[in-house]
Amino acid sequence: MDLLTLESLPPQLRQLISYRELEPGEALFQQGDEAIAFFVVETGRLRLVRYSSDGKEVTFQITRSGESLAEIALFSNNYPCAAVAELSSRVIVYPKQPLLSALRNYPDLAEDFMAMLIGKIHDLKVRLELRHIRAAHERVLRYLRYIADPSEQTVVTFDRPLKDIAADIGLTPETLSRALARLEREGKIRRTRLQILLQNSSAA
Amino acid sequence: MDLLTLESLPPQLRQLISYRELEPGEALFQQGDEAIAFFVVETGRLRLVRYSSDGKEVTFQITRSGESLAEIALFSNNYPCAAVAELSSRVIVYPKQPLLSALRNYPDLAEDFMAMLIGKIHDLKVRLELRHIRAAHERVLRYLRYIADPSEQTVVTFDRPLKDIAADIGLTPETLSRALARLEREGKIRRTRLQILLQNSSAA
DNA sequence: CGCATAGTTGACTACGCTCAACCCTGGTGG
DNA sequence: CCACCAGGGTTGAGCGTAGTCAACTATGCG
Repeated sequence: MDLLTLESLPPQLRQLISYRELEPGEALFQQGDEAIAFFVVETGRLRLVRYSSDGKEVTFQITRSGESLAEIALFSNNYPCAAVAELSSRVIVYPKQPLLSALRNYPDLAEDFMAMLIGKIHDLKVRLELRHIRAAHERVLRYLRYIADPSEQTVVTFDRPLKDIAADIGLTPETLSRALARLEREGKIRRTRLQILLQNSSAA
Repeated sequence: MDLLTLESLPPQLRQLISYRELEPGEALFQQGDEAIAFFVVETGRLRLVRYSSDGKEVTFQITRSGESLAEIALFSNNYPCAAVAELSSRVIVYPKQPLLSALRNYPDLAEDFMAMLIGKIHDLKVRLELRHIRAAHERVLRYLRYIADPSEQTVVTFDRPLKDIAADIGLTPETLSRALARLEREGKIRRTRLQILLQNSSAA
């Protein structure tokens, strides 16, 4: 959903981008490193972690394929967190200065970029809104409706383990499992192997 | 932090912006309204609420003076939520189409705008990260350190009721109160009337 | 001098987390 | 072809902690 569409990428910039392959556990950059590029994950998954003053590490964000990371690098001198590959990953590297000037010179690119940023803001807001719902089963139901909504479908198909979904919405796998079971008991959803069918969900 | 600096606003656009005064409780726009403008709160405070299919209302975001709202309007046809003034407020209205063309034509403006969006993303990420901390007192401590950090200060002064702070970080006022009391008992903070002093917080 | 609102404290409840056991599936190798 | 194994998923029992409801205090304002 927050893909940087490369269609509008001007040829000059296209020559400047490069790729980087990462092994699991390998770092793309460290907290405090000079910010020299902006990235988009092509395949794999990266974890952004922040080391706080007391040395504890906090996961800032998980970035999956198609998503961007370190946008802040464009207007900041250093990375505020470290990025580490969780799986073998391949990321597209957009060098900071060339990207900035491309954004200045190619309004189409800038517009796509802004649209992407705004989509990301919306997505973050939705995820934050989700966290306000205490009851696990209601949170899950709203989440399901949210991801079903754009597609106008009432069927949700997961492409990753439920435990990942659980982490995404701030629940443990056990609680998610119980919530889904409860929703099914209450007739709100129906489950087949990998899919979830929303019932009577007069979607907004 | 996510102010749209108006310095770079070209004269043509400057003529097109207007202002709107809102009484407490008055709506700036309703959910589903055609998206015709993007806004910045000059004074006051607005609440963005979303009405879900089951009629329950969910606060999407609180927008305070200096902050922008409804960026999504620029690339979307309708507002996904309603905006209601909590206090007497004055908002700057940037009509959508003129702003879009200004962003295309004035790279400085576009750059400022992008920087603002990226700052907003960062802020949202931080707030989401906060929610992952279960223990109330630890969440509060991290929150305090976060808002103290930029100013290099170890003193935090609140300009709004604690109950608002509590809602912001996803706690009830009672729990926040207890968390602050506990932090004080443990010597992590010191409280005066309106200020909180962080102790030994070797700030990052 | 009340009144409204914010903040604090207490008692109780509820629900999500933790730990643990168990089931089920898919893959591997004998 | 079956035995085994690993991982995800489910289910159960118990605990901890944030929410809820309520009472009380403090503050600011008419």
